[in-house]
Amino acid sequence: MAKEPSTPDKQTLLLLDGHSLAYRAFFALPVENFSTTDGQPTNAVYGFTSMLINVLRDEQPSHIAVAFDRSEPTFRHEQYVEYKAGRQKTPDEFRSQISLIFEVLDALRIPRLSVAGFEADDVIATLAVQATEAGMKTLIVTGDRDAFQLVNDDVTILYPIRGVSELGRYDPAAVEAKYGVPPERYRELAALVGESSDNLPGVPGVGPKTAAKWLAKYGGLDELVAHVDEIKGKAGDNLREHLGDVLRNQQINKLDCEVGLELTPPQLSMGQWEREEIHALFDSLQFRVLRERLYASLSAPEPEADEGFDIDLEHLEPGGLGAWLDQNATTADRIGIAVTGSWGRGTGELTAISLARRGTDPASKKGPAIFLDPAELIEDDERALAAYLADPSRPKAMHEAKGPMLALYARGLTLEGLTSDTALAAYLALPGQRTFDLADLALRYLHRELRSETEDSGQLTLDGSGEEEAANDLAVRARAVAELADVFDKDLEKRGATRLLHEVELPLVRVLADMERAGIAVDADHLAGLSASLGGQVKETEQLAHDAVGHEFNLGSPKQVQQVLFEELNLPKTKRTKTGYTTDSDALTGLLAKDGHPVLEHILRWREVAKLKSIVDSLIPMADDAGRIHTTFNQMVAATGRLSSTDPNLQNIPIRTAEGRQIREAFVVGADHESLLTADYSQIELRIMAHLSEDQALLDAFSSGADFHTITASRVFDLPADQIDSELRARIKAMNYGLAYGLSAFGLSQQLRISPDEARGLMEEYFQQFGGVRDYLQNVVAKARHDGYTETILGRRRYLPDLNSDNRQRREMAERMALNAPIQGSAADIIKVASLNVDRALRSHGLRSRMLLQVHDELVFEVAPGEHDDLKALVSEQMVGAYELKAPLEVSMGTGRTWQDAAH
DNA sequence: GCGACTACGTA
DNA sequence: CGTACGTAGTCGCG
Repeated sequence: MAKEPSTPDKQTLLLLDGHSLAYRAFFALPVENFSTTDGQPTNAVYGFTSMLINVLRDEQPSHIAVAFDRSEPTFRHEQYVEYKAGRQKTPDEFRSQISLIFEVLDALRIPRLSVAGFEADDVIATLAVQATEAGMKTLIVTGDRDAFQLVNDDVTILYPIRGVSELGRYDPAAVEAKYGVPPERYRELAALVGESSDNLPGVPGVGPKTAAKWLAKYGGLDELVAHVDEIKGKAGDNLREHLGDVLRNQQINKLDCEVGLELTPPQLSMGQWEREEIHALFDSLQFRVLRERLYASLSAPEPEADEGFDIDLEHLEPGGLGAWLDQNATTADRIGIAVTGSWGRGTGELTAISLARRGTDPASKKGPAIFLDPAELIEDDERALAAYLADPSRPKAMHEAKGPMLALYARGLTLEGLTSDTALAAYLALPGQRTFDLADLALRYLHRELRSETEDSGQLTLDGSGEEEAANDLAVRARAVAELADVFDKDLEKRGATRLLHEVELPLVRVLADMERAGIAVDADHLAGLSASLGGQVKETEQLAHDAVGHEFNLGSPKQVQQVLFEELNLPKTKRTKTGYTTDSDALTGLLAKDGHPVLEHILRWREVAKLKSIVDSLIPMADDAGRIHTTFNQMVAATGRLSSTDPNLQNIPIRTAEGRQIREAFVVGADHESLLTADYSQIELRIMAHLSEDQALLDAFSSGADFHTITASRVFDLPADQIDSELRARIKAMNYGLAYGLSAFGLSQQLRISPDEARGLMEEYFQQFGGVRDYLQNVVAKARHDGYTETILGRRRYLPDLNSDNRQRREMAERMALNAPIQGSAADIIKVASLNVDRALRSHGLRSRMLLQVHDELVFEVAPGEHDDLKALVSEQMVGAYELKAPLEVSMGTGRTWQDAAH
């Protein structure tokens, strides 16, 4: 049993559960995107192969096997006839792919195993035990949680977290962290909780939390059973009642480690595969990207040695920070800063900070770096750090700086001199992406892994504490940020986005942080009152709806509503959705006009009050001790350049209905201030459309000063303005706005409930008057198709490759995005500039009023005592002057105690 | 516990 | 078959 002397590391056996992984892949990947041209579905085989390639690349196993279930009944069925009963038959599209997976494995010379009467899990369990005995490490990749019972110091599970790309690593500590029990007790926990997919019911109402609590308290299932009479409450009753099920589950979910196998772990070595064979197979499966990945990961397995970051992580003596900063963080050297900690809701906490940069010696890639624990700084160092961070003349780069900025504020530190935020830079380069992971960007733009060069050179880092490693990791991130910032400076220069980054997005970070930090005050009593009254109405309306149909049903379930309306009451069918017929308010309102069944009114009413109540109830626990709610503004999610607001979203607080506006009354002026002030742009998007299209008639309509929609309507209908009734005005208003969204005649007809022909006529009339608009809209799409992107007034791009798609639906979608992006995006540019200018003016005038919210075309302020008139003038001036449009910007403002009172 | 789906709030 | 978001609830999941 001697180990190979030449390999210091233990050999690793990789075991995969073929069926469970293939099944995962089958449901994770849409089959319509993964089929060969002759109709053979390949989503399962693709996903499985993709996972296999990834894990081969990442784990470099010495031995490997894939286990499969068999169709014959297993010993578990003998113990429990209902085992896995009630399962849906596996879809044909899935079964046809299993043999393809066999082909892939055979071509890769990977052994596959299955044994009649046993599940893949049992085969894996047996091999894992044998591998341990043979002195090997085992890695199990499976989507079946039963395998967690096998985890120990030598056996690790890789469990798909989501989709087919991410695997979670479960060693004993990870299992315990996730489930609250050590792996050897996992079976007991699973027995209590049950497994519905195996038709093994557990104790009703008992989830992993409760089960783990019990097991911890009594030390195991046997002891729990012995003390079963002591468990109180409903859960205890349920446990006693279902004890039999639990004990049966525990029997069934035990994996058999003594399955008779023809091969032993040492015989499962990886064979040499033939390129030609793989080519032929992948040709037939029509895999392209996967083939490249396979060759990339398996032909050149070891990453090149110079692919990390070469950092010189200096250990500073107390009091040494000032000197290090003077030497390394000069006005000429941009430093990358990375921090750890937590942040959100307008505040945060800092646990570590690292500074790093490139070295000055051009011959060496090594660069200086330091790691600081802010809690352990002596006063001198703290002062040196504060002075450095607050110094605008010493350039800095961070990745997603806003959160850390809040955490720094919380320690009394201010951050100035940020000349790059690499996440923001990436957002401007790739605005369609939703996340900007530093490791991904390092790989993509620097072609390097987020790790240090020196890390694996010695045993130094393996001292167990992990501190050294954490310091190193953070320093690597800081260094990567510094280098990425340089790369993005050049990249954005090429894209014409340099000024957008440096003059808009970057300075906006601090402004947003200040708004988040300030928060907005709410009237808790008012919210509580609303919740109560809405709650009463929800109940009443629910009762009315139930009475109207003669039985109870869940109004919150579209499925049950469909059942009631279309099957029981036989109301006319509405527009189809993926899963049935829509019950949205448009459709129900239409039905109400046709049929008038009373339940329709109750459903609509219930939806309305239930929605409002859920908004109110979500706000109540958001208030901090000072009674203020702090949202988080996201600067990098909206593809058009808008901000978004989360946790809570304060950009979608109701306003349309009177009841909705009551919620706005809950947002109030806070202590030490005299009122709220709101300022919003009038028709900013239409003004931008007029500006960009240079349509003289549209520009004239704005400069006339009269009501814009009435004026345009009077032109379209060739009537004097005083003969434009609300109906005509509404039609043109819908058109005015719809155009900026890529509205079609059909869509317009739907919205106005007129015939498509009428709608087409209306559009014709409109373009007769405003031909410049049509020319502009056509031109925007044509240019975007040619360039590959659209652009806003400040040069913010949106890339739209689908404009050249063969798929009509995708192409037309991209066309509408192309129409809208310059308009919505330019409006976003303008209010960002306005926010910055207002902020700057507030500071330079020494006002204590502050900006609290941005809602796309509106800014909300809290007015400090005595500053109302000054503030109003200042805000108006800065907002109107933010950008010079050919249809000049107009702003309307209002003041009041509440957000609602400040409406105008 | 999580993702898909539906519905709905805002600009 | 009108853009951009975020949230909440239900349902089904091997």
